[in-house]
Amino acid sequence: MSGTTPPKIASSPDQPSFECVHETCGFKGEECICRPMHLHFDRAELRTARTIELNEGDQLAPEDFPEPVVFAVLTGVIAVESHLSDGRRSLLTLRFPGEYLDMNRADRHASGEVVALAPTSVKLVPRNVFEELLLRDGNLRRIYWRRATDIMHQQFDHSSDLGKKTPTERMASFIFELRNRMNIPRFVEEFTLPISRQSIADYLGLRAETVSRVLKSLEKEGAVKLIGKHKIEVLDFKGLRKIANGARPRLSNHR
Amino acid sequence: MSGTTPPKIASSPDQPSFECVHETCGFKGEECICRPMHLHFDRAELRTARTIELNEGDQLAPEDFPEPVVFAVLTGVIAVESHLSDGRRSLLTLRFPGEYLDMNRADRHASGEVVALAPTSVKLVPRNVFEELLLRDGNLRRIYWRRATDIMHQQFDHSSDLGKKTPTERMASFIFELRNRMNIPRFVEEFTLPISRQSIADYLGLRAETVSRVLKSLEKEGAVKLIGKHKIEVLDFKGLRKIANGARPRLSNHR
DNA sequence: TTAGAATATTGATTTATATCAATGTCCTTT
DNA sequence: AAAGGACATTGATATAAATCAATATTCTAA
Repeated sequence: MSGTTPPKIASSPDQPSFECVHETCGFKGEECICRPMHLHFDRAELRTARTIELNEGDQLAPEDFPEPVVFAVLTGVIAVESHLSDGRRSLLTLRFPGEYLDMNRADRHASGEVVALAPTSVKLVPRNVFEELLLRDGNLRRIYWRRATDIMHQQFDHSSDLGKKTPTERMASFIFELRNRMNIPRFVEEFTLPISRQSIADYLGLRAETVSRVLKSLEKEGAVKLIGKHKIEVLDFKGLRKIANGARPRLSNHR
Repeated sequence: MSGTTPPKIASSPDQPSFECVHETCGFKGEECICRPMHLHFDRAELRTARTIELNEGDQLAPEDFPEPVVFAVLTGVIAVESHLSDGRRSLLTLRFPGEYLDMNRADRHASGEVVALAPTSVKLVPRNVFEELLLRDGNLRRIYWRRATDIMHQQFDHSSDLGKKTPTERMASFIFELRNRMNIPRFVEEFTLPISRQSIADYLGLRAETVSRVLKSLEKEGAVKLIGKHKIEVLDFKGLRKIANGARPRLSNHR
């Protein structure tokens, strides 16, 4: 009882604190589909898991995954980035905390590099170790398979954004995508834009200038409010949703 | 020995004829990663599999998959199609013979409808039945998991096409994508464009007119030769590859 | 074989966004 | 607190692809 540092009461390692923000999941704790993937990595069978810290802009070194791996993002943001021969950059997919990413070995069959878009820590497990575990753990298997198809559908949605949506519609979609994937509860209007304008542009197939203009135009029509450069507040959910689903407002040059 | 109908010598049902066109797979027959997925469906455990025939333009009825399913494409072409509120159409992903598609139940979480872009037959298995089988068959599991990550990488590549490539570059990429996925051997220059200009456009995020013009421009520079409307021959693989990887030839209005 | 419809091509014009350029704001570091 | 650099915004202009419109080709069915 003496001394200045109180004893740290670690939450039970087998049951790290996690509360799902949804009401429709139907499962709790370890069985919830929403449980951050890295918590599933905290178990004896995966003791070989490595944690890697990255600064903004760092790319994961090929020697970090000479074999296929599964990443879990603990904090920050991860992207798969590709460059065309003349330097054009695309962000092919994003991963936020609690999400995972399957990657083949860095030197083969890879469509891009894994980079951090913010200070980030990831936990990394060889795929064959993870697959072994999946075979033995039916709960984890159910979660992983369900999330795998969800991710694919997410990718489909993103293709729809890129293929046929106007810049404004893409931005509106992206705001909802961010809120969903970062688990912002519906009643919380304000949240953080976790990546730069340039990265948003490279993810949405636009130029940074266009992202600026589109955000401003959404603000003008009262759909959102920009707070500094990294915070945004959704003022009109319904309106923004309509735009995201294709209410075709294009940018206009005259006034 | 009498009678007019000779006994049919069915090829062994466990070992339907299939020869991989690649030389680097390292596995043969049932173990080859390239083995058409529907052949894996021909086994006792999957006797509940349904085969469905679709005409061009048909969409798979929701009652065909009230529960999550895995499709295998036998012949034809399948797409996941989405429409924005004002009618803009996107083809989010394509599936060719031998490929499979995971879909959640038609009425939930789905980003689009499953439609046939040509006369098509698919074989369909409930996901839980398929997953059961995966648990028991290590070979199929290896193949399925590997193909799942390949498909994801394919989706990534497609995002790169849509996000940052010019129409000409997209078309060049698409030609290679087609050839790979339809298993056209490298020494075969001519092959069939299995879907309409409009569908190509909706897959590549372009207009049908643009697809026409881009094809013509590729023909002019000698990269390909169009034979009728549904055949195309690749004359300059290296040049076309360079374009696909970002050698930025844009369409030009003058001349 | 021809008629008609569907699909594809070609042409003219418009326009949304890229591009180029300058300015402004924020954030870090000293 | 000020300086410097990175990031973001704003403005002016050019242009590639969309759009609109017409024609041509291919396919289907009578």
